[in-house]
Amino acid sequence: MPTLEEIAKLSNVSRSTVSRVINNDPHVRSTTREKVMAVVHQTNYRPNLAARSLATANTQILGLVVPAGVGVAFGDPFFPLFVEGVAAACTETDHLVMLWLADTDYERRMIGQIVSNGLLEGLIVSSMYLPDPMLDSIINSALPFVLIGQPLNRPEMNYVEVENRNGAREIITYLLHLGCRKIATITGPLSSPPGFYRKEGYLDALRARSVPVDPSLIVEADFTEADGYYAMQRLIPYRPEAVFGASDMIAIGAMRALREAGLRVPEDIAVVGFDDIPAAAHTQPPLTTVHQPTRRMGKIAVEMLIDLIEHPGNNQHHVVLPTELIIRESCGSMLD
Amino acid sequence: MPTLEEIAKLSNVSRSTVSRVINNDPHVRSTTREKVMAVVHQTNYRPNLAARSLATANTQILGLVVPAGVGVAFGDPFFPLFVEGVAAACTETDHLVMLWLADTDYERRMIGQIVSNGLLEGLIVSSMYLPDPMLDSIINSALPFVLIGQPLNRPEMNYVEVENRNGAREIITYLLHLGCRKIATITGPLSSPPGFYRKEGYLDALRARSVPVDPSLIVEADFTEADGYYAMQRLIPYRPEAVFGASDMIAIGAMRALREAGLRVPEDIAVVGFDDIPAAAHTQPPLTTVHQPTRRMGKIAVEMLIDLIEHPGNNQHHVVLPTELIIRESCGSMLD
DNA sequence: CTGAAAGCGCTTACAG
DNA sequence: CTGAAAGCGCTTACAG
Repeated sequence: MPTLEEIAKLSNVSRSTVSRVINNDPHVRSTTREKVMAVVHQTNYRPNLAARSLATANTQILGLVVPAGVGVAFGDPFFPLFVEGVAAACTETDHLVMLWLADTDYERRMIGQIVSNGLLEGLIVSSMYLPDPMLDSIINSALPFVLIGQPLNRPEMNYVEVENRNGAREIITYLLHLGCRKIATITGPLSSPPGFYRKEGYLDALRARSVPVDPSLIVEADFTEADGYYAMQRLIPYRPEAVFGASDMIAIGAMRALREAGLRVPEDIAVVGFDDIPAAAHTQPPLTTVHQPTRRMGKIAVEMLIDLIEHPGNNQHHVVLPTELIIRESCGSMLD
Repeated sequence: MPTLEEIAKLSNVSRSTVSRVINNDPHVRSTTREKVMAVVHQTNYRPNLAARSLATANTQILGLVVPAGVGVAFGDPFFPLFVEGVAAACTETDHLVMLWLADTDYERRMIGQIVSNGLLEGLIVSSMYLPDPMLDSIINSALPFVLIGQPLNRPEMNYVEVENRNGAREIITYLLHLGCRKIATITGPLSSPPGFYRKEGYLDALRARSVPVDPSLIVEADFTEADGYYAMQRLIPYRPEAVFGASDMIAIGAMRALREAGLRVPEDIAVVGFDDIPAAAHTQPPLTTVHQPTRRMGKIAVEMLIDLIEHPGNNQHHVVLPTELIIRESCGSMLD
């Protein structure tokens, strides 16, 4: 690998001039620039990032911290889609991304790697299942960072989120519009932001139409197929006309319980979900759900972080991305 | 952020000594070591990685290049599992990982970022769908690298792979053992290593038992649900007793085609897959398949790469990981 | 066991 | 428009 010094020698100019050419400094005579660039190309010269970082205190490296196990969940492509968004935005903006999958086994060591890592200019952190000590270390590190998912008890952070509440409200309103009244919901963990806010959206919709809220139609679960299955079994005796799973995986589990109980979807009961994972289009019948722009969240997170790095004053960025109601066959249409 | 210099001043020793303490050089008096460590802890000192890299030409940073879209496929968790393996192994060995999702939109820019990135000590590259020019650039970069998936026409590379051929042979042998004779297969793309070798394993098993190979029972497809579906429709008229989908997604598509045709699995026809994605356990009936240790591939790739970096001579590493036959209900049991 | 000094490859005022 | 020089924060022979 040639160095600046060598390029300088080969092109009969100083290191300073080569540096200016490399960095597109306008104060270089164009003939000089061409002469240098010729050598640069011919030698396939690439500046050494470590040296540049040291000199400028500017690395263009962003860290990405995601809990391990996320997206490994059956059928849930959150992780790959989100990472795709982040990676594409970084490539586009000439940033580099360094990745950690937060794993409790390695928590301490990882925190050290992240926080002590002099190379990072900022951090994108998935807030779900993020251990609190880890978040605290990150806050203490004084690195700019943005959270994915609104943290429930720390409103002062910068985050990008999806319209959980509003998306849920919309899909329930749609069910009401179809004529359903007795609408059950299998919520996610109410300690998690999506669990909490999707339930709030459900309540919002019922209240807006003055439909009484029946606590026996609300059961809390994990965002898994298995939990959806068991929760639905508990719900069946109450004979709901429709059930809203707070995630597609929950809804898929619910459908399995209904199938086993001999109930038909959507004839006997409507089922809807949230997330719009690819599997949702392939259930029997295909699942009506709420689409969330996962890849876009990654892109926005990068943009927000870069802004934060470049303008350290601008805190409290909150971007909440809209969802989209995806109507398929699992909710039937009681209108016709 | 304090620097070495400051720690030296605060502990009344030279920079050299602080550096030795930080790097666990044994030639330091223990009282000196303790004195310095006290200051290090108290100031929360972290060495600047860029400076260290520049001085040592050693960064402990590994690059990971995966095609975009991989693992975003419905239900296929290859990407998250594999990345988990890589990330965990890196945290464990105190390496850092820099990620790129190869995307043809950004190919040129990305190659530059990767190859010119003076920080990287080596590269893990998923060979599937990797554009050839990208691979060539990587080879030219002279960076040590390991491929995930055996490249079809470049046997001289270092790679970690799964026993595609043997896994396929085993599952077909099992079907033969159950009494099936007329076994069809929906292969993956034969230009891809898994497509090619899984078909070879199918042929191996038939030949080993002297079962004639019937070309009309072999159809090529993409590794997708949709392709499995259409391929199965073409196969149905030949009335196979069993069908081997070269991926679980293919098998799932095949099952859908059979269901629509009114054929029962496994009573009328056995169906088996390959990969053991989480969805395979949830199909109706659950799918017999071949498990591949995806997470472990990530771990092994890291170990191989580190070895390559530390011992530049050792080339032509080939690790082929064993698969495991997972017997579920989709192949029935014609023995009882 | 410890320190002074050179060096890693870049950038950037400062002069001219 | 260009160059000489200092400096970024570390490591590592070389002396002692």
